[in-house]
This record gives sequence, structure tokens and C-alpha cells, in this order.
Amino acid sequence: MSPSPNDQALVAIPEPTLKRLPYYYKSIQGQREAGREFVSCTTLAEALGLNPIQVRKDLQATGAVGRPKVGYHVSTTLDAIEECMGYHNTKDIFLVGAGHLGQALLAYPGFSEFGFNLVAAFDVDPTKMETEFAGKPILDASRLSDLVRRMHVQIAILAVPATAAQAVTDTLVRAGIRAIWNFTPTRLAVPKGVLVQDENLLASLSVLSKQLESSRAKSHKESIHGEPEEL
Amino acid sequence: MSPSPNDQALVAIPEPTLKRLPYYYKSIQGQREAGREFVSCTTLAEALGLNPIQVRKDLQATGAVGRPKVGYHVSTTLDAIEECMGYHNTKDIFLVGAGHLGQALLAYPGFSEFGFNLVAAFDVDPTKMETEFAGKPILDASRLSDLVRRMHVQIAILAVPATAAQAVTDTLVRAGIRAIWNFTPTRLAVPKGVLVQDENLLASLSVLSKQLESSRAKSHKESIHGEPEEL
DNA sequence: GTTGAGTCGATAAGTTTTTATCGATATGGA
DNA sequence: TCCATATCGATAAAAACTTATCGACTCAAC
Ligand SMILES: NC(=O)c1ccc[n+]([C@@H]2O[C@H](COP(=O)([O-])OP(=O)(O)OC[C@H]3O[C@@H](n4cnc5c(N)ncnc54)[C@H](O)[C@@H]3O)[C@@H](O)[C@H]2O)c1
Ligand SMILES: NC(=O)c1ccc[n+]([C@@H]2O[C@H](COP(=O)([O-])OP(=O)(O)OC[C@H]3O[C@@H](n4cnc5c(N)ncnc54)[C@H](O)[C@@H]3O)[C@@H](O)[C@H]2O)c1
Repeated sequence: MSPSPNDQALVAIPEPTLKRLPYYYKSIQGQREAGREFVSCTTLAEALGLNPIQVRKDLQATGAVGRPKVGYHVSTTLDAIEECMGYHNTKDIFLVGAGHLGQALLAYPGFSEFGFNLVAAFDVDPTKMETEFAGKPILDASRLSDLVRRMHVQIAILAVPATAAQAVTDTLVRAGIRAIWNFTPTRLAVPKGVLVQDENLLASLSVLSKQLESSRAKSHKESIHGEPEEL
Repeated sequence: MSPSPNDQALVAIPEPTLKRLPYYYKSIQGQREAGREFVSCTTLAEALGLNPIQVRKDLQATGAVGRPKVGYHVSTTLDAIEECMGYHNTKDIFLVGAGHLGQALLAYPGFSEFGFNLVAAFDVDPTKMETEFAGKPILDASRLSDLVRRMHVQIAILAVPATAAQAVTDTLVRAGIRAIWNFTPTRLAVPKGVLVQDENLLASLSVLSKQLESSRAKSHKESIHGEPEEL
């Protein structure tokens, strides 16, 4: 099946690109505030410590077009990113688990910048139920299923203890949730069609620590074998 | 340069593999608790929703060896992962920024499982300084540089406002930090040799939300073009 | 004008990561 | 004892992602 013209938007943007777009967005916003009207891949790459060619490809994926020798028009490009990422569409979100991590998320004002609206949190702890935190209501988790269904909420944040992760997931899925942002260290079993984005913080820290160890071993070996390597 | 035998440990393990290892570790621990002595890639993959071949390759990277038809010896394999990831080496860590997110991390008991020891937090807020949170001291940020140096701390968590991110980074780098786990939405400029692991939470959420939108568009198109596709 | 340099877009090459294939080996039952 | 089967390890193929190359375009300076 050859791609027809209006398939363009359907060619999925690679995940690494999606993760970089917010950096471009923020950086270009900075340029706008500084009064600049155009920005080049070279400049962006410089500012963000990335490869200019990669920046160009990423921007291309959003539909932004640039002009040779000039660069990308700041406002137009910001619009392209917003449009591509849907920063303007309001997306309601529920948080399940208003513990330490959940409360940090509740207090975070940054969600709205990208169109997210953290509507409410849910918890089983009676001392938290029917209270507020950072202006957001914490509701009885027994109401979760009903409210997901009634409000057609599509995205949920999972910040419950690992032991409760799969059970809560099953509830969410039955209620019709479409995507789960998972902070628990559990691999969730979900039916096809439900998306899960794992945010396994400890795993990321382990990666960092392991890479640190490897880089030490490497530089040690280099110093033995006499390859100076220090630009 | 052809790899000599004892280069094995120096062939860097791919980052995606490193991120999956904690899942295997936890899953195999579960098997041990259930009294099983061997576990196969097939079983592991089933439990974690992964590809069996990928599981095998990942385990291979840790140095674990299995036996055909039998699988991997549970205890031996756990040891291999621990050894590979350095779960036994204690790694001291400083946290900079004891705000909402920082406090959630301070309260998190899971770090020790992988050998991390969150020693102390640092903040500029006078009302937080010289207090404790979850049994961990919150110290005056002006002491950060000195203590990094004196205690030879190599890893820091960055959980300060974005506006302070680069300045704090510079301080850490000057004091000799080797790795930064960065929760701010800023791309940090660091000299070669200093590692940064970005944990851009909003970017991850954006990815999820964009993929959700795409999957909706896709299934809509499929329903129009009459490709049922529902296994 | 003409020239020169900075930048884009398209295409190609390279690298990394995932998935597939296949022979070898161990186990349990015929 | 032999055979069927599950599984591993090694190697190869495929896919995804990053980096390089090159012609074309635009602007500014001469
Ligand atoms: N805190 C961190 O820094 C951190 C770091 C990495 C991972 N995590 C993971 O994030 C998750 C939450 O961590 P935390 O530190 O906030 O834990 P927490 O114990 O502070 O909070 C968990 C909350 O979930 C609630 N809860 C329990 N069962 C529930 C259910 N069935 N429905 C709704 N709510 C329920 C509890 O009442 C509690 O308020 C855990 O899985 C943890 O492993 C946390
Ligand atoms: N809270 C969240 O859920 C969340 C989500 C995504 C990203 N983040 C990012 O994490 C970072 C921290 O978020 P937060 O919600 O904890 O913010 P916060 O405002 O609650 O906490 C920031 C803390 O850093 C301290 N601080 C400021 N300057 C400092 C300095 N120079 N040295 C040491 N400490 C300093 C402040 O006193 C404050 O206690 C921010 O960059 C934010 O964008 C947070």
C-alpha cells in the first residue's frame, strides 16, 4: 500500500523525536522573547547540545519549513510544533495514587503548558479522601471507574504502590482508559489498543550509574594503554 | 582494534537493555520466592510482555548463561544481574532541590534496593535548611560544593526550578560531580566526561498523548478503509 | 550583477536495536 | 535406548534511528 498524500500525518513520528520537540519548543520560545524572527538548526543544535542535522529532521517531522540561509521562522515553527503535538487541545487527566509522588505531580503547574489538565486525584486512604491538594480534589478511588466512564477521560497517571498497580490498571482499562503513564516499577498487562508509557525512575538511575562505572573503566583502560583522549 | 578477551566487560551494554534489566531482576526474584529453580526466556517474556529473543539477548549481556530446555538458574542469574549492575556497591547520592519532587524522592525507600544511598538534600529555602525530611537532612545549598568534594560524591539529582538548573550544574561540575540525574526540563551544558540522564517527565507525557492521538487517527482510517484489525 | 557563504531539503550511508533463523543440547516419556 | 520437544547460543536479517553528503536556494558584500 503506497502512502497517499494525506497519509503524511499518519506516518508516526519516532519517539526520540517526540521527546526532543519540547526542547526545541522551549528554546525557540526563548528566541522569540529575545526578539529574533528566525532561528537556524545550527543555532538550536548549539544551544541544546544536539546534532544540527537531527534538529532539521525533527523539525521536518512537525511540518515546519525553513528557508535556506535564513532558518526557520520563529512564530510559524512554534505553531507547527504546537499543532503537531496538540498543545492546544485540552486533555483531561486523572491521577491515581496521591502519595508522595502523586502530590508532587498534583502541585506541578507545568502540565497546562502542553494542554494537560490534571482534573482530580484518586486514593484509597480515608485521611486523604475528599480533601484537596494544591487546589485539586482527591477523591475516593471507588469512584474512579464511574468518573472515567462519565467524563470520557482517556489518560491516567499511575502512582500507586507496585502491589496495587495491575489491579488499578484493570479497573482503568475496564472503565475505558486509553493511555496510562506508569510510575510504578511494574510491567502492566493491558489489552491491545491501550498505551502504556513507563516511567521507571529507578531503572533510569541505574542506567546512569552503570554508564558512570563503564566510563570510569574505559578511561582507566585508556590511561593504561596510553590513549590520552581529552579534548 | 579487535576486542581482546577481557574487553568483554567494556563492551557497553545498550541503554534499552539496561532499562529492562530491573524488570527481569524483579520477575526472577518473584520466581525464586515461588520456589522455582529455573526460569526460561519464554516464561520471562510472557510475564513481562516482551519478546523472548530480546530477553535472551539482554540476559546474555549480563554474563548469565542458561541451559537448553531448562532455562536460567534463578540464583545464578540474579547474581549475574546484581554483579553486572553493581547493585551491591553502595553509591552515595546528593539531591539538590527539596521541593515537591525532591521530597517525594527523599521519601522513596526504593533506592537502597539497587545500592543507592541518598545521603542528603540541599536547598536555598531558609525554612527548609537544617531540617530533616523522611529522616534525611536538608542542608544549606551553599555547602553543596564543599561536601561533594569532601565526600567524593559522584552522582547528584537535580530537582531545582529550571531557572536554577544550569547554575547548580556548573557548581556541581566544578566540585567534581560525575553524573547528574536531571529532572528539570533544561538541556544541561556539561563538559565531556560528565554524564547526564534526562528525566523530562512532561516530554514523556507528551509522547504518550501524541501516540494516543495517532493511534486514534489510525484506527479511524482503518475503519474507513475497511481493515478490521482486532486480534 | 557576480560571488561567496550559510542554510535547507532530499537522499544516502552508518550505527544501533530488535527480530528471525537454525543447529546444538538437555530432558522426559515411549 | 531412542525420539519428540523445549530451550539456548550464535549468526543473520530487518527495522529504527542517527549522521553524512550534496545540490539548490537565499541573502549580503563587493
Ligand atoms: N516517590 C518516589 O520518588 C518514587 C520513585 C520511583 C518510583 N516510585 C513509584 O511510584 C509509586 C508511588 O510512589 P509514592 O512514593 O508516591 O508511594 P506512596 O506510598 O507515598 O503513595 C502511594 C499512594 O497510593 C495510594 N493507594 C494505594 N492503593 C491504592 C489504590 N488501589 N487506588 C488508589 N490509590 C491507592 C496510597 O493510599 C498512597 O497514598 C510506587 O509504585 C513507587 O514505586 C516512586
Ligand atoms: N513536581 C513535579 O511533578 C515535576 C514534574 C516534572 C518536572 N518537574 C521539574 O522538577 C523540578 C523541581 O520541581 P518541583 O515541583 O519540586 O519544584 P519546587 O518549586 O517545588 O521545588 C524546587 C526547590 O528547589 C529549591 N531551589 C531553588 N533554587 C535552588 C538552588 N539554587 N539550589 C538548591 N535548591 C534550590 C527551592 O527552594 C525549592 O525547594 C523543576 O525543574 C520542575 O520543572 C517537576
